[in-house]
Amino acid sequence: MTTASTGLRARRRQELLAAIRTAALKELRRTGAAGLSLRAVARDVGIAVSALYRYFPSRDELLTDLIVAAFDAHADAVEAGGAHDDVAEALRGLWHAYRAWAVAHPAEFGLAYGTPVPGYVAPPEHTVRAGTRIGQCALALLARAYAEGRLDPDTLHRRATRLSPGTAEQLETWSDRHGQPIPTEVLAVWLDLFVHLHGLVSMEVFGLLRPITPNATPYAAEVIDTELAALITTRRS
Amino acid sequence: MTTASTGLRARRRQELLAAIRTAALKELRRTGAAGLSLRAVARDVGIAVSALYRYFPSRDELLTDLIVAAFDAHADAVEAGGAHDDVAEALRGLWHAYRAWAVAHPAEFGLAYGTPVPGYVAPPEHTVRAGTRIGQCALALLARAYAEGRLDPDTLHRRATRLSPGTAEQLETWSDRHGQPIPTEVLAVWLDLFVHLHGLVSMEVFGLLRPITPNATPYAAEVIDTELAALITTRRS
DNA sequence: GCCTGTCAAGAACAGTGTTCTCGTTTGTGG
DNA sequence: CCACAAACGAGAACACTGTTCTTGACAGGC
Repeated sequence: MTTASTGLRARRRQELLAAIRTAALKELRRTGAAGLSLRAVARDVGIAVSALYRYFPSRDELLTDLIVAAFDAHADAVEAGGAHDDVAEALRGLWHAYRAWAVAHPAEFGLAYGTPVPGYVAPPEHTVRAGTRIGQCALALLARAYAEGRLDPDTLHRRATRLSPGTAEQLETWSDRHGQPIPTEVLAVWLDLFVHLHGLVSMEVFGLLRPITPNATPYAAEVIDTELAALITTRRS
Repeated sequence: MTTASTGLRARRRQELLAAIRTAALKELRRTGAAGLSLRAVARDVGIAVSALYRYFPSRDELLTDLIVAAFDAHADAVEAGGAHDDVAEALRGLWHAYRAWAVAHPAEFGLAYGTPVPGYVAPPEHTVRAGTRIGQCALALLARAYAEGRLDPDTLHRRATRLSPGTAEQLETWSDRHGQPIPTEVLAVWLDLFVHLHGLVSMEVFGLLRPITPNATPYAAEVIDTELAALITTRRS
């Protein structure tokens, strides 16, 4: 027998699956998640609607597939942007890549990070793995910066002062499950940074900044750099 | 003649319009914006689908109406929360009210601030007016705090240092159109605060914090208070 | 070689937004 | 007071959607 992965049947299947995914992505960009039509996807691929059901059991599963792909593409871009020897530069690159990918792929970003659908929560098997990649990458860099003694002690101390026991406990249980042991105030600072910068990016991509800042590029760059400059000493003493 | 606003016809119209709005809101909470069905709304109200079109020219216009209502309800709650003699307390109340309303009305919050629909942008006539109410309210409080000399000078100075000309220009044109004249660094600090806290709230409501912080309440309160404490002196000298 | 399981296509069903037409009801001017 | 006109709600119809079922055709293992 020809192996299952190289048989004529298997190859055609892979090709069609890829064609469906790209067509679905094109439709997503055009009409948004709510307007994504299986029939339009089938038309674009050149097959019947019912044939789609040999590849995805339902429209929701197709959307889940697109969500996972979006998370992974975003994480790939962010990890690539965070590849730098100097920790400060790595964090700068990471967050600029975070924003750049979101601005370049607004539909995918909105699908992954936007308004949740009441009835449907994407099954966590793949989504949380892909969704936490970015957080873990950023946390690893912050841990490295801490190990190198480059996190501003004042900021850490101020944050530790304001840390509530409820938050500390939840941060630690998450850290125990996903990462190396780190002082809780570093975790808190990490989450603060994440929330601020994700808020920045999502407001820009969702158009909430447009009435105030029609061109948000300089403001976004400024916020990222300011936030990191306040947290990390730019060169080691 | 009976006046147009008190006639039997006009009164019935107002009643039915209100019934439609509440039914649409109920449906929105149940199925989300994407799944909002005119037929379900009509069934709930007890009229035929086609009768809906005497009140809203299309489904999109109904959604726009809900968006405007959401913005206004949110702004009402926020303004009520920001009513306090002491500026620091007023800002605390404002932002806690901002979050509390969002957590209590996730569907409306998601509709107003969530993923935009590619094809459709809500017509700005009513939406921007309602959407900017909160920003103006927060800015007015910050201006008052500045006038009372209660904004931390170090924070302002640090922010002024990092202010890019592009951002400064856009902030000033917005300020010229919508508010009283204010130093640009105060505007920048205002926007920073807005972005950070809106990011916090939207991440919580959209479930993005759930993997890290299953119960985000203590963290959210902590971030709001920390952010404000760093910006405003708690009691006048 | 046949036989089984995989595959694509088409028809069909229930649901959707939207439009049109039809009597009925309400308000108003003569 | 009565007639005319506008507003109104109901129902049928159209094009579209996701999903399921049935019908043939074709690749792959014995």
